[in-house]
Amino acid sequence: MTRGKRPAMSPAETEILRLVWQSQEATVQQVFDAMPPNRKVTYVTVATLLRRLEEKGYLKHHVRGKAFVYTPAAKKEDVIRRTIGDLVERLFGGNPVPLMQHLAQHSGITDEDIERLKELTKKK
Amino acid sequence: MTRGKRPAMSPAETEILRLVWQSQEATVQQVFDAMPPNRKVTYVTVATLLRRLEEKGYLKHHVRGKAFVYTPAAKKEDVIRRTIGDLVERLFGGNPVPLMQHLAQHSGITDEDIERLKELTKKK
DNA sequence: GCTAATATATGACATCCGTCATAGGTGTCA
DNA sequence: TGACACCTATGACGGATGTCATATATTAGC
Repeated sequence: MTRGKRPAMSPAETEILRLVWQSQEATVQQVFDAMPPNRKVTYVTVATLLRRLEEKGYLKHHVRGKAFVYTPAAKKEDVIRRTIGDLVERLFGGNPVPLMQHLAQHSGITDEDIERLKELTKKK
Repeated sequence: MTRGKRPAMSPAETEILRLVWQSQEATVQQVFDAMPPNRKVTYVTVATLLRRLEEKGYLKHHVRGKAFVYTPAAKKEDVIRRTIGDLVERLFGGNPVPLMQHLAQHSGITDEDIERLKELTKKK
């Protein structure tokens, strides 16, 4: 299942895909409405991005009423793993530790967050 | 100093920039030699990427002998922050915690790594 | 059945990306 | 000083990206 070789998604596409994930499913209109207000794109642009995401295998759609309803066609987990893996590869040569360090220092990550993280690695 | 508005770097450029960072400074030849063996690009392609990185403000160069020596023109720290910030924005809507979780579960992050991370946030 | 409203499809366009062949400059050394 | 080896510059090319105007289809009421 869930294809192994999907063309990489572009930054703009990534943003759109996230919004679909967020709602489990969404029409063009819903994604358009969910866009951050500072992000100025037209309805048509959103529709194009959704269509391209479907062409690339990240989404599928069915028709409801007169609208397309888009739903994920790939495991979110897999897509995220690939995306982050690519970044770590290019930016840190494959070593994830510097990324962790960066997050620990520059993001609003709290001590409790990290404590919880420790649980996660334990479970693994 | 260190410009605030640099055009985003592409994936291929990111990879090259990392190699320059790694050596503090590097000629085209050195970067070319440092490329992973599985990555098949020509010397000329590497040169083009370095030139574009300079045009975008990430690198500068001076001449030594008959070769260009490229050095960073922007703070690595800033570039990394921006790159990761962009990714977190697009993929997680700005919340870094899911990224941490992902790393904790799917990368070779060890318990000790996380312990060390805790020190870091403390220091902060 | 028409029409207004609402959707998607088409396709266009300027840029950017990844990649390289080839032209042109320059230092080296016999 | 001339030929060679080694560099960078130029520019080209197909394909991806971001963005949208406009054309076309469908639906819901009147």
